[in-house]
Amino acid sequence: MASIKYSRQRKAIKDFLMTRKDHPTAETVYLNVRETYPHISLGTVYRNLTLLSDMGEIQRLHFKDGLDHFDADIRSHSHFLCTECGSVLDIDYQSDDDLYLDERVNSGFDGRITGHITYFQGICPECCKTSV
Amino acid sequence: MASIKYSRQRKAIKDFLMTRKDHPTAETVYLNVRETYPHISLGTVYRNLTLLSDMGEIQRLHFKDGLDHFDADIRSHSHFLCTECGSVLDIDYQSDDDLYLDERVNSGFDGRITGHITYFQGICPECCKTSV
DNA sequence: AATAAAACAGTAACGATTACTGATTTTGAT
DNA sequence: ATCAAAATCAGTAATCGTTACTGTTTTATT
Repeated sequence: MASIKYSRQRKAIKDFLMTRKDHPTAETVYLNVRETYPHISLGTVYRNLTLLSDMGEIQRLHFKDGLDHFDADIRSHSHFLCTECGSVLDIDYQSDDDLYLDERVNSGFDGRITGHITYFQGICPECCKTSV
Repeated sequence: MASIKYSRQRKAIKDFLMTRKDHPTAETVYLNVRETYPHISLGTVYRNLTLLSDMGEIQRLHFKDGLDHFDADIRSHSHFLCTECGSVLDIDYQSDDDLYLDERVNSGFDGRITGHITYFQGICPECCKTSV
């Protein structure tokens, strides 16, 4: 049996991610976990983020900023990127359109479609307020 | 007036992109344009790809491989990424779902949604054939 | 043709991520 | 609880895509 040893550091990384809804980058994870484990290495953060996402415990996301973002919420959901402040928000919309989108699109496609992800962009609620 | 001088190199880059439907990376553009302009610099390729996309003449895309891909087709359309071979294909599906998606999702969202892009993934037609 | 601005080639620098190394921690069995 | 093997760690060096810099060449205009 492949024995995966769950270190304190890995747990701290996962725990931190679960407290955040804004999909932090590896750098942000590092800076925050370091408050609990001052000696944690940036390499450890990267390795564990990769490990956790390979195991399916977290999601790795790619935004336009070119950085990898991480999300402890592994349910399928969409994301919104604010073009003003760069913040990322979850978009939870339930619709049949989305549920059956893969099948519908697959009917006109020779390959096999197994999933999709939709990225929205615009101005976030916060920025809408400030920029009157 | 901002006088933009259209160099042979920039034209070659745009022309090459227009012949391709598979959204090449900067590296691929470089290797191909170099066959016509053996002394072209990789920096020139990057600078012009950025310039062209800033001018709206081409599209810059971000895929899961972490690389930037470029597309001379600036119409709004979706993309498909093959998880097997990594190739990228266009997905042209016209539907009211997609047309009015922004408005529908915006109705349950405090900010302003100005657009979205959907990435599909799965097995491409080619890989479906070979991996019987 | 002469000129100034823009673009170039070549190279160095940058930043995010990954790989390496020897020390430490975790796990499961004694 | 103790111990050894395997996994993980901290720290650092290396990698790789991309951007910035510098001095030269091309472009468009007079």
